[in-house]
Amino acid sequence: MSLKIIQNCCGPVLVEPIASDEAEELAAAFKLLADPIRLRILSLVANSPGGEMCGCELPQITGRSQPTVSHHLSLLAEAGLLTREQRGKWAWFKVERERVAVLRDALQLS
Amino acid sequence: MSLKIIQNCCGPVLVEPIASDEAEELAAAFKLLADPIRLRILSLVANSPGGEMCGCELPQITGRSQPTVSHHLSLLAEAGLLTREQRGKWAWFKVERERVAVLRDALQLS
DNA sequence: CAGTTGTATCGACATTCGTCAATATGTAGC
DNA sequence: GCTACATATTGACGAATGTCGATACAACTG
Repeated sequence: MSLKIIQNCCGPVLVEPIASDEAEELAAAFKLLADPIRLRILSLVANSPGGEMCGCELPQITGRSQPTVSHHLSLLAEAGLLTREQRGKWAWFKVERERVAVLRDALQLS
Repeated sequence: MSLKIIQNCCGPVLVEPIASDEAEELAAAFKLLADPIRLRILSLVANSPGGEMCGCELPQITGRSQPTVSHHLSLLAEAGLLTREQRGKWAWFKVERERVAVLRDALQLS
């Protein structure tokens, strides 16, 4: 799964024809949403009090090992869907809603 | 990649917490958008005159073999993102925009 | 300092995915 | 029937992905 920050690169797919390289970028972005654990992480963080969540809670909630959770968090943060803030030994995450909106807008209808 | 019709199953992920089984369904749906060829197919079909396209054009346009294109078309049709209509020996496809809207709405912000 | 705890990285593994060549199926016209 | 062409299916392959155990790093505490 490769990374790259999600930019405001792609118009609405169903309204204008998408170019090959734009399709590559968009597909890589949707690939991040194509995993149930990553979707749950996004949802859990977005719905946490203050809109942020400590990474330390996620292994237990998701039922995945700490390395697995760390891996998913890294992917989401690399893509800019999450922001990461270190507080002491804890890492806190927020959802970067504008980035999610880029993907939503790509699915806009005519 | 498993199939299943995309239903109106999942609320806005960033507004309400998503359950584990809902996350599985949504992730499977986004997996369909996580491939550049499938994204281009959706875009090409949606932007064709009359909103429909003959499958016979797609191997040349996408640069993939006929079996590969057929495979992707089957996945998109199984999920209900495309509808297929047989006309003589040609298969014509349309984008089922309501189904795409389900995915778009899942990314709705607060 | 040592000990504890949260996080990141590494290595390995099974599974899934996209792809094509070969082949089969279907549909039309002769 | 036979031929031609569009499409579907099969089988196989390499590559990518999600996962965890082991380990290393980082930040606080005593």
